[in-house]
Amino acid sequence: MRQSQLFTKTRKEAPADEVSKNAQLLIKAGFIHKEIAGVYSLLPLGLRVVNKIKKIISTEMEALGSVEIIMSTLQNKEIWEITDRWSDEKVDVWFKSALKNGNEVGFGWSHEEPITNMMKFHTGSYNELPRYVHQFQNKLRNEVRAKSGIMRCREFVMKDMYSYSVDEKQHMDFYNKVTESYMKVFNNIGLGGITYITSASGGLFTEKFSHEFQTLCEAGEDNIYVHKDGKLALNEEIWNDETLEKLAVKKEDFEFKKAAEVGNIFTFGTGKSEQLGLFFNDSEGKKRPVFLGSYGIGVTRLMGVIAEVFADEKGLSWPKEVSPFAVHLVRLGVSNETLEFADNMYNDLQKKGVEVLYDDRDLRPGEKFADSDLIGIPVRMVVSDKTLAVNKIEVKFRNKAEAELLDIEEALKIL
RNA sequence: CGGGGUGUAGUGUAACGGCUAACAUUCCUGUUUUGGGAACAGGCGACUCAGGGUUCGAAUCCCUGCACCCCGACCA
Repeated sequence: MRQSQLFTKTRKEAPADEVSKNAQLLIKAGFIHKEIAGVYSLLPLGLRVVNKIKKIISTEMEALGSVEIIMSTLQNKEIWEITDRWSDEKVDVWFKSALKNGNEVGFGWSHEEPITNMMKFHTGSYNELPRYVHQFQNKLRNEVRAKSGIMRCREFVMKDMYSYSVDEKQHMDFYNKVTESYMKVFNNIGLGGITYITSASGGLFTEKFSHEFQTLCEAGEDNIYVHKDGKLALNEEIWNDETLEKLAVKKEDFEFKKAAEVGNIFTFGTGKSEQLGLFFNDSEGKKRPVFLGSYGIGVTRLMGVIAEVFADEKGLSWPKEVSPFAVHLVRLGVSNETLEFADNMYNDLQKKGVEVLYDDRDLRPGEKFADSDLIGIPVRMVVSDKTLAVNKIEVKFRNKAEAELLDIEEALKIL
């Protein structure tokens, strides 16, 4: 993409009404636009990051045998009444509205009920199980207080997957596989090493237990205790002697950390199936309830966490896996030769399928460098009268201080 | 939902109850510039969140509402 076509503008100053680092930077760099408190639009750069994250997640979900769908945002009240989760006393994040005829509808804050209800029409036999489905959806939650920029929003993108198994054993096999897949996802997203699988208490309606995936992050809302072996972490909410005893671990081997919950997985059991009537016939023709699991990843929250974790005083710094572009091609100087060279390079890169943001704007170098640092694409390549004179390209990595002059061939090899 | 704070050009800030609401930046014009947010000159852009009140006079004081931020509670 030519930067001259990018309608978003970078700002020198952070908006006064944002305190969180992630929102300040993402707004300054033109990745998101705030609509109302806790509601942000995704601008071209932000959308590209979100799409990168989605792609990485999709790949792993598909490897698990899950298929993608999109459930509706407007939801049927009756389904939620069956499981007693329609009332505002039971679920306090509902956005609700009404049809012209007066019938109430809900805006999806979760899709557990509708998707499980939908599965009734497609599941009848043990031969048809297990089934795994996932979606990327805008979830709407009427949070009493949105906070921390895009970390705690009223509207946000979430990947949610649901598993439908014949029994607990089949479920647990999958649950464990998801755990591995999730770790792979966070590794592939660039958050490996600082993301822990964390034991936490089940939610109000879970029969069994849950695991959270927590990324160390000062802006996070969760407090966790990380074991020194790095493999075990406990959420503060279950941090007590009983838990430690059960796990046979010592208190002093843990370290307290602030973290952001980027994913969670739940074992639901058969309760919801029984309520909603999701049954199957087993090999003996007996009717049995389907065993459920639910698996979420906060997609837009991940963007916020990544922004927070890797940013420096100059701006954002994306891991290459989720960067909006692979390379930022910056043209300096005004000579026709340089212009032609940069244009050609841009076209070549595009032809090769390299995702390139081409700063073809006629601005002074300082401004271009500042923008480049702020946007945070991991590789910057500068083409100027100076580099052209020695037939080289200047390459600078966003997370390194020094730039280097490389032959054109060498530079292209990096990509 | 309890508590606190803030609302002034697109953005960031200023202005004692008193002149045409100022400065910087963005944006537009021109000239000169071109390796770390350039210089000069000129210009556009604000009924000071909304409504009411006090006052000779309100961005400024008071009331109500709304919006936004923060702390707490909540958080599948």
